[in-house]
Amino acid sequence: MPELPEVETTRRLLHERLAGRRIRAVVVRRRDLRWPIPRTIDRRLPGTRLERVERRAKYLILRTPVGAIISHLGMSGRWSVVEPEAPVLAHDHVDLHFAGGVTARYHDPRRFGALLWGGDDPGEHPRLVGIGPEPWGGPDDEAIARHLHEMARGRRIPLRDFLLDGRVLAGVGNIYASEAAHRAGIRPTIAAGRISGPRYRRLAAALRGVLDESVSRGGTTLRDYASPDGRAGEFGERCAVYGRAGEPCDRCGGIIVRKVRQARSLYYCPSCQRG
DNA sequence: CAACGGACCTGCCTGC
DNA sequence: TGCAGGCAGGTCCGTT
Repeated sequence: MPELPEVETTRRLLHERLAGRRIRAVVVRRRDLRWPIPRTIDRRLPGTRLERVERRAKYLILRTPVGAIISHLGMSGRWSVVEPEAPVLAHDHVDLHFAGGVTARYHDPRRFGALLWGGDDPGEHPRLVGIGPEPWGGPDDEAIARHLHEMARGRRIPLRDFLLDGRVLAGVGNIYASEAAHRAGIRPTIAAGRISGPRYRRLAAALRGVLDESVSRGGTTLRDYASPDGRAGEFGERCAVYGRAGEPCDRCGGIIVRKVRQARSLYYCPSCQRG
């Protein structure tokens, strides 16, 4: 469900609404997410203050003076800002109640998401160590392109799968891997190691471009994404290939195809994405 | 080391 | 209406 733009949209909203507020209480209704929610979170946070909300890849980092929460949304996770008395629905697993009558609520039907304890140096948490550079809001296109070209040397992994590898790039998901490959005119099934430097340059610009447009619109909606203020994202209407199998390509009129690799759909236009 | 398949879990949509 | 099957935006882990 959430890709980098959705996580970034969530980060902004949580930061704007909650940074600087004191945490009154932490309520954990269900602890068994992807990993159990550590009790350190409910033990140590009450009484402290949320300083700021940051993002690394698709992880949200909620910093406080006593340590950070690291949160991942998995496939179906969502943070929303609600009134403390808002009725608790199924899958509302965690509430962070803040002074001033606002509550951050974590909801996650599939429970692939996570709340982890990041301590004083969340960047050193095992889940964050080794993540690649940020394709949006990080190094410039040229540096990303060189990095990709370098990492791809000798590798036969299909481009789509290469882009999804978090050690290669931070936070690129299935939608944007397909979208960026289309924008760059590269077939997502070809071996990463066979793509030239100039084409990686185009790909880096394409990635930044699609992510940038999506972030500026508040994220993608395919089915159920909602940002913390309850608005749906708007990028879904603008996907060029993702979810559009059988439809004509806007750029060349070719018919978009869907393939399945690693049990995950991949979309491209066979006529304008060659090689 | 690289590549791949399976695992985690629930909900929603389609077709019979 | 009910039910089975396929599908979903993400990662991690074990096996070849």
